[in-house]
Amino acid sequence: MSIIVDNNEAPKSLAVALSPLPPLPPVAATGTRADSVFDLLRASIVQGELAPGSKINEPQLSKLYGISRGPLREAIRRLEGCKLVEIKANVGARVVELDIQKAIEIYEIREALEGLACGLAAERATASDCNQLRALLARHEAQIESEDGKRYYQKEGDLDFHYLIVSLSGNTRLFNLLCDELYHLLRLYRVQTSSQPSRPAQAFKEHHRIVDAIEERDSVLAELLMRRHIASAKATLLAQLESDSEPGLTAATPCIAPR
Amino acid sequence: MSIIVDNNEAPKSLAVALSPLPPLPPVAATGTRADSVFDLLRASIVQGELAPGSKINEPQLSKLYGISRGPLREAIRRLEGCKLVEIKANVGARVVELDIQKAIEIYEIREALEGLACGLAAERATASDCNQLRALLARHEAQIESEDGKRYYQKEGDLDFHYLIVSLSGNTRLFNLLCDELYHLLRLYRVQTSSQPSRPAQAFKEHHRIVDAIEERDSVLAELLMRRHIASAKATLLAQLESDSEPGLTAATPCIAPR
DNA sequence: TAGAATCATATTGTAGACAATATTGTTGAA
DNA sequence: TTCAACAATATTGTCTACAATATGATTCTA
Repeated sequence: MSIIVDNNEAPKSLAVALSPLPPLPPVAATGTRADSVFDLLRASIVQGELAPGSKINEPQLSKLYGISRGPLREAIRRLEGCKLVEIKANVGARVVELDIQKAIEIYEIREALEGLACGLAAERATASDCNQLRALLARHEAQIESEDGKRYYQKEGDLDFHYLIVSLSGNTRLFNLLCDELYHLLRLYRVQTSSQPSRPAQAFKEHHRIVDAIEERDSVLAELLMRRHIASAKATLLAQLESDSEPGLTAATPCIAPR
Repeated sequence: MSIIVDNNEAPKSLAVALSPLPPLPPVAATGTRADSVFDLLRASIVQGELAPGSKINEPQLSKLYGISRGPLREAIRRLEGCKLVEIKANVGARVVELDIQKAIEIYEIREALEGLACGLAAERATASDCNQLRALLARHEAQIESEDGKRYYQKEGDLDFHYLIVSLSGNTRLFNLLCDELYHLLRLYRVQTSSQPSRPAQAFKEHHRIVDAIEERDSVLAELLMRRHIASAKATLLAQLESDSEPGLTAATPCIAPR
């Protein structure tokens, strides 16, 4: 009841969801060159190798990857669909620029969609699914205690948790929307605001309460808790973005609020 | 506060939102051939000229549109991003097949996202925005009374109403997600279940209550009412799909309920 | 006759070359 | 010195041709 696969992308995303360590999948050895280059380019963007705002130079990249511009352009079109690049006619593609406004929009959407996913998961999760959730949380707890400084993995673990919940929703389209599009954008924000605090202890408590609600089949509560959880994450990210984006203004600076 | 434009697609979508009559936009005379053919292909699919499940034959279409396969393939990649076609490597693209399961998934997502949009609209809509909403409803009422049989336009009008609400949310990404992707898929369902009843009177009442909530800045109520409104539409569509998909079973047939 | 293997055909995937547009640098005049 | 017009360059958009794969028909064998 938990895992549904209907298109050729879902399997690799699901693999990511369940294996915590590799941050990005090596993925399909099969498939077309356009598909492979899409994966490589997406990884480059999400990991920050291709900086936000930087130009996508077709001749340069086609040489780098050893393919012609045809399949490369198809890959770029797919990236456009994921909102990772923006294409202007006769000018070309650029890696998407992240700003606070976009972060707000993304998190508003994420809150609604993951709230939905969590509510559905509460309606549909089996006992075995719940055990899987608990096991995942236990692994994270062990990780947090052992390597306290390594927040990065904890954060990847956090995404694992969300992957699993979304897959338990049973809604394949929702899974694809979140895991194939939105989460990659979130990774991009994480790279930009390097090594954020990520409030692991608080998040961990929230995760457990969410699983409680799912176990109790309380879909309304599960949705509510997940929405709050995302809202907290949003607040954390926004605080970080605002402090980063105004490096000249210290906290003591008396300034008129923007807008 | 209501209308935000940041990419090159938003303007035409917004134009559709505000001018009720043309069902699909003629769109960009400018732009690349790939963009133009994307619009044409999407229109063909959404209007049912390219039947669900039918094959996308590249040589054939490139002749039809008078372009080479390069830009055509880019257009097909964009359609894949909109979930209007499904591509298999070395096999090609097919127009997406609609079924009840997919309808359920889409409407679950739509309910969450339009609920979000409506709540945000309630927080952000100005008095002038509300007047616009009332004016739109008045036009629809006139249409319903004058040409009672022409449900099709009423239904397009219904989409107009939703377009406007979503644009009032102020969330550009949400607007694009709904108007550039989900609504086109909904049109496809409408074509499949030809001339559905569409309960215009009931929907009209619900629209007015939604606007009431927005005017009163009651975002919680606005979200709730919109979610219910979508849920009703979902139920109507599902009933239709189920009766269509089981032509051998009449209403009198005693059958075990699905699932 | 049924099934499997093989071959012919069609379609997709890719590469390379050319045309159209934008960008950059330079020159000239105010 | 600054701005505008122009030319040179680079990049994008497009087309044609070819290679690789899948599809379908045909033939051969049991």
